[in-house]
Amino acid sequence: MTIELNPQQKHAAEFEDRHALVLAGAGTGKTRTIIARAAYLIGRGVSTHRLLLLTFTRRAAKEMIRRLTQMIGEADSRIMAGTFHHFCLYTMRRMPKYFGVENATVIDRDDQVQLMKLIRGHYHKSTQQLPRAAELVNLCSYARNTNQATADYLEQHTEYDPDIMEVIVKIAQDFTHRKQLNNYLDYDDILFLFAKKLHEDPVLRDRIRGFYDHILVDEMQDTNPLQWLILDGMRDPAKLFCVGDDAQSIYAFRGADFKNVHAFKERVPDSVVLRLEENYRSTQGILDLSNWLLRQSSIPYDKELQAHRRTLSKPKLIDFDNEFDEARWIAQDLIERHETGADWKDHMIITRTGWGARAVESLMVENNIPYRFIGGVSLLQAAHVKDLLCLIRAAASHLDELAWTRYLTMWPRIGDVTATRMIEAMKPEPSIDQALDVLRARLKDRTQIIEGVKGVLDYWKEPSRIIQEAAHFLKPLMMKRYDNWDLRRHDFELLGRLAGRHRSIMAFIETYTLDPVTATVVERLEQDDVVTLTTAHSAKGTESPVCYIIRVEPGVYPYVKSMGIFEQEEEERRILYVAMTRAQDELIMTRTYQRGMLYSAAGRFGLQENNYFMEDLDDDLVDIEDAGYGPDRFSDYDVIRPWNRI
DNA sequence: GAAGCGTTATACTAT
DNA sequence: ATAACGCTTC
Repeated sequence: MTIELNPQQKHAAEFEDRHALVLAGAGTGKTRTIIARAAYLIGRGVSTHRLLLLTFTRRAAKEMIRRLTQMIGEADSRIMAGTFHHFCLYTMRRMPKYFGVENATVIDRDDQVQLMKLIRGHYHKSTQQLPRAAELVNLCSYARNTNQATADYLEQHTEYDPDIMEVIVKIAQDFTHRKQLNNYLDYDDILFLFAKKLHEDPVLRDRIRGFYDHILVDEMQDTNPLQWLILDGMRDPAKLFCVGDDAQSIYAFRGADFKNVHAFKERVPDSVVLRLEENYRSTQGILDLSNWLLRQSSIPYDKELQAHRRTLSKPKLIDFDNEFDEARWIAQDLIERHETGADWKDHMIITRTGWGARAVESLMVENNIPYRFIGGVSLLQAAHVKDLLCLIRAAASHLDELAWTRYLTMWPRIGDVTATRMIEAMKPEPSIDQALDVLRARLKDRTQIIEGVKGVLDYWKEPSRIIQEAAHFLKPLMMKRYDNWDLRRHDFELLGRLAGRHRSIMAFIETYTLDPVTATVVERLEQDDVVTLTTAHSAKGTESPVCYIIRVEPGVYPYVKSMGIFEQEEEERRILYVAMTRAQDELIMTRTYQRGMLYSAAGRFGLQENNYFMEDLDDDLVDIEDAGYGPDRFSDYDVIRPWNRI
């Protein structure tokens, strides 16, 4: 089976002998071209294990591999495809002599924040007005990903008092140190460590450069300086084939730098820039509006998407009195479409923030519309799942202080202080067994606490059994802790099934730490025909025949917090652009004019800027409807909030 | 001194 | 839902 390509796509897919940057606008067949290139190279005799495919999410990697398999058969299973984080960790694990990270535990954002809290508490006594732990993690993470010293970053890009800056720098050092002591790797460490060794050790660099002939990179505009260092260190003789679109860059907040796109030609000698310009996804009406949005920017994107399709289908913008009317209308519209033969799965609802969709979610539940939420709280972040995983992690290593703190403090009469003391006492011990002996001496008659850990270790080789055992063991504690235990316990069945697919329990935990699965009630039932509810960020790279963008209103586009900061406001514009360009046949935007919390938040920030993106709309571009539904009925609905989604 | 309880405030995007 | 905080109990 071959793939049909237009001349530009074909030229890109079959490009030879040089590095290439492919500038591909939304819907121009970016994924198709990458797959076609992989197939072309394989057809030309390049061995599958000499190809490296770097994507933005694992979901995207899986999708590409699936489509490639359709084309060329099973041979592709040996292609290394995944995120930068995945690839780096995989490679480091396979080269223990150079990296020494075999026993490291990968920690997620929650764990980072948890650890940061411990450190912050230490400084908080003497210094007032320190940023909160989550913000401190953001600062450290951003500096790392942009490869700057924390002090430089703070001075150039923030406005903290000099004495606060000094403390933050110290905290950042402590944070790094504390991670090393615990043998933790966070997302940033994975990239940093790999990039560092790659550039420091010429022998290692030569070995890694010898691994691949072609490196294909998706979503180049969202790569950060650290990721650039990795690509730069791995090229030659390997050829880079990077695909991206500066108009879709929406991850500057975590260090993405579109210099990686703009400066490609200067940075990579003997490279060419190719373009894909014809849009196959959307109707011209949808593209006219998207083009208009970009033209309002003072940044020259130099981009006018042209539809290959003939139909116009003008986008709609519908006004409501409040978010419940908005949600009720969407639910009703979905039901009508479904009744007249449309599939649920052909509908996507795009939200700027996870909790901006709360009313929509309530109405979906109320109307029994099957849906899945992408981009929210993941299964592994739910409190009860964390409890269980921490018991398992505690059994895996007596040095994992976050896991031990959580496990120990679940028990009555053990709080932070007691737990910390016990953990300190275990630290010098060489093995988990000896550490447990130390613990036993301190716990005296409360041997149950140790039995739990032993119980897990007894079944160490059977991932799904461990989950069962741990869940059974923790049941009495959790029943006391959570009043909705009956709802929560079902997650452990799912968890057990997922774990059963992995070689080892720790491999399972690691996989889902790097690639969080969001699971809503429906997804757990593993249905296929469901409406997708997603954040604009998670929608990148996907498409849907019918797209609803909700809360397209002042304070959301641009988001209040970005107001007054040029680069951030422009990123917000691109977020809306990404959302609009997901639509294939119909684009329906909705907004509410209640002076909701977000809008009034703008006032609280003291910002009165008139910078709403959908102001001054041309009648030719959008049909605006007023669907005022009368008095609000807020109290009629149970509001689903982001945190009780699970 | 530490644990535990009730009260209050809280909010973006994510590998 | 959960963190932070102050207050009471062990």
